[in-house]
Amino acid sequence: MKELKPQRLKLNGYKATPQRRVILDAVNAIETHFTPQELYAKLLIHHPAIGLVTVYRTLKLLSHLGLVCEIESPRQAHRYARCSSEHHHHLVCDGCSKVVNFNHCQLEKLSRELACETGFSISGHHLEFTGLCAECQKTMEPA
Amino acid sequence: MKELKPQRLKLNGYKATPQRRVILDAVNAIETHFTPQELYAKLLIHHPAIGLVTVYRTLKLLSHLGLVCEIESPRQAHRYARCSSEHHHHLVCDGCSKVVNFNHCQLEKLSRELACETGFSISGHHLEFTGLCAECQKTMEPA
DNA sequence: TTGCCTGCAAAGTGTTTGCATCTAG
DNA sequence: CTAGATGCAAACACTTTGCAGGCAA
Repeated sequence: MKELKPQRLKLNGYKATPQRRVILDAVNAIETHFTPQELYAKLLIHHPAIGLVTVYRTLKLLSHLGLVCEIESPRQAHRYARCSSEHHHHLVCDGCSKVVNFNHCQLEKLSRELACETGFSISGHHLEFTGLCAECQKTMEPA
Repeated sequence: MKELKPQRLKLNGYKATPQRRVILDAVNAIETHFTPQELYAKLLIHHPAIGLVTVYRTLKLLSHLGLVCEIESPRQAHRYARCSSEHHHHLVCDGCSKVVNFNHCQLEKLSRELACETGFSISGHHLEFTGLCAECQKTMEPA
């Protein structure tokens, strides 16, 4: 997956502060999705001076720049992940919160039909499947 | 849309208290979707003694009984609505928060494909379109 | 009578904001 | 230098929980 570099910040007129570099590095090192709090916990190990607020603010900034994407889960903390840049959706495990991406969503047609029927001008959609991943299914099996 | 009656509570072993009756009546009277807080505000007008906590608890109960459905919106208060009982999804206006239902979602095929590819046992999905409703589009037009 | 229900207050969770200080450019 | 960034504490929005008293069945 592509690396996020501090230059991307400068290009957009934002300062490349040490905190932001640290956060970018950490995001690059994480292969999975994570919550702001989880990322903060990891950062604390080597950078005890960093603030949770800065993590929130930086993730929001990166999300705004399109460098990370936000996975909005109702009832839970939002999760972030490096952006695969292409349009995609998520499959979330109810057991371990593992997230799998998929990108063949065929909603354009449905979107057009709905716009036509309802008069809405549709700008986006949110699709998420939930269930149990293969490992969690095993765990659930009778012992 | 179908009416919710207090008997449904008794049938399920729950007490039909005055508060629950009041909440059922209010839910019956609302045609749209609402947040717990909005419902609470309406109730206060004629039933100043009712507690917000009871509204939360009762909505959760009704949702558990399948009498109302919960519309989970990330970043906002969850909304509730009388259940149309059939599987459906929502179209939410970014301008006025109006919610429109639609029920022809063709995700079963996609769901099966994903289960096959990923090993997940898929139990549910959440689909929501966002955009601007016809009225809000007018409002946005240059004056 | 009794176990479920209520309402208050308080706690909890996740996130944002005000503000004084600091620092990248 | 100076606008923007940081970190703390406090505020915030929404929801849940502990508990003493209350009421439907």
